[in-house]
Amino acid sequence: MPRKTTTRQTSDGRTAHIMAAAREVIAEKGYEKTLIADIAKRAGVVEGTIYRYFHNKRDLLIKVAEVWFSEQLTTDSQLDSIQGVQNKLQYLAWRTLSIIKREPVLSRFMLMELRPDPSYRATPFFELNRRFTHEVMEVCREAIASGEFYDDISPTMLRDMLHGAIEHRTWAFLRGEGDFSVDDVAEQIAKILYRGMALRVAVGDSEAATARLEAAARRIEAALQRLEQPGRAAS
Amino acid sequence: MPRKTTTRQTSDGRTAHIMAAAREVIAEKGYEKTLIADIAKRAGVVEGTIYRYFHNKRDLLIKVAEVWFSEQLTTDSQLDSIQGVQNKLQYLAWRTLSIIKREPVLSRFMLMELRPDPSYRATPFFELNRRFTHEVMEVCREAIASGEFYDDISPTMLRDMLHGAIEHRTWAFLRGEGDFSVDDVAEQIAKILYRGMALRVAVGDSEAATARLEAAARRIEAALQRLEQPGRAAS
DNA sequence: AAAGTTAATGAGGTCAATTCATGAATAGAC
DNA sequence: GTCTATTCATGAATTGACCTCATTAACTTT
Repeated sequence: MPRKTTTRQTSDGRTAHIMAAAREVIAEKGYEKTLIADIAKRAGVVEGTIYRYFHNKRDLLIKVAEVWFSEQLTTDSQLDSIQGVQNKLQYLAWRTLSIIKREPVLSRFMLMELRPDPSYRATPFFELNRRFTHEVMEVCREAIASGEFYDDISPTMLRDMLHGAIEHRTWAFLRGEGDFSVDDVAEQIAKILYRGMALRVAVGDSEAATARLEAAARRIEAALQRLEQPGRAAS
Repeated sequence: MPRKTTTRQTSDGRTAHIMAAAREVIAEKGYEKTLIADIAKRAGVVEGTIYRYFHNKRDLLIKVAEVWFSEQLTTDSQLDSIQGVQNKLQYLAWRTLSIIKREPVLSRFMLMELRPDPSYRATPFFELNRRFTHEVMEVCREAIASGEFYDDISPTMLRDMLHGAIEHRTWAFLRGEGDFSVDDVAEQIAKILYRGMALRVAVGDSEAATARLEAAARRIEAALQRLEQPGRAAS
């Protein structure tokens, strides 16, 4: 029974080769439906070969996702160049939302397979994610220290609100049902968190208040005009 | 080869019997590690019997979880008896947190197995959950209509923030790692959401007048919006 | 070129879900 | 009471996926 002849490769080369094949299959079928048999076929090797390089299926998937995920983090954080606490929060929300929008398959695996796992803290994702969520906490911590924020809510809670809101908001999208606007969601989350945490600007605010009143007046007048002239378009 | 003799049961009786056994096994081992073989042994039937009453393993687990989950919702909502928007939000957060605390195994299955599934919307959970999340939205919608809340954030977003924050906050607990205080988390979430949405009540003399004007403008705009969109029920 | 080393194979093992032909218990008709 | 039809329950067999391992083939070293 003749054996199929193959060219032998170095350990690193074969590893990368298999991971590339795995990534293609995952991107096509999603994590749940990815089979070792499919990956082996795509890589042009036999199933057993994969187990020379990866401890088990889960190990392979995690390693693939790790590379994939860290690619998303290559862009250096522009956080320092952004002025204002609300803008910083908005940027951080925007960045996470962008990744979810760009890589739904990966995000889904991350959120539903990796994070619930009891050994999550041992995966590289825990650390990668920690870097992300820590930035939110840092921004909040500084705002509290400077007196811009109340000090009765912990930065941990604020981190959970920001990222929790993002996840809850994007579940339908990750199931392949709906869509969402990265910009709008980021703006709304940052706005509500900021307003909820910022000490009221007590004095010297009358100019801003006047501006808000004038804007409100224009909106009211516009609305009244629409009411008086039927055949309206929804605003 | 003599067959084991068994007493035959009615369809409903056997169904309930198997589900009770399944629930016991699940409670002991968690969803991931629950085997059909274990359930069959516990129920005193053979594996094949289970497939007479349930289409497949997933179907059985879902049906068990459905009963389990709806038991959590039997207590009538005390929402109407609670005064104040912030207190209402706090109560709704508290109620969800209580369920997670009381039923971590169930919650985990719900959050990590059911919800990510593409067919989630077809499960009874979607509807059950909808009832829950709708209450948050209703509270917010009323607060916006009455002028107590800003109208620049959608009730949908507020719902996502409240429930998203809860989930993010309780992941570690669901993994069996940490713990959390139902009361504290509920209080903090409600506080930040309320402060983030409530129109400011200024304190100074001339500023008090401005604040009242602004609040009045908001109420007018909200009223106009209701006039323009007669589809919504005004309450 | 012989011996040693390690990559790759592919046939099988395992484990859990699922199916199905067969047998047994009950209900209804006479 | 017996006979027959129907439905319930069985457990052996199948499937499908992950994973193991003895064997073979390709390189490397001496």
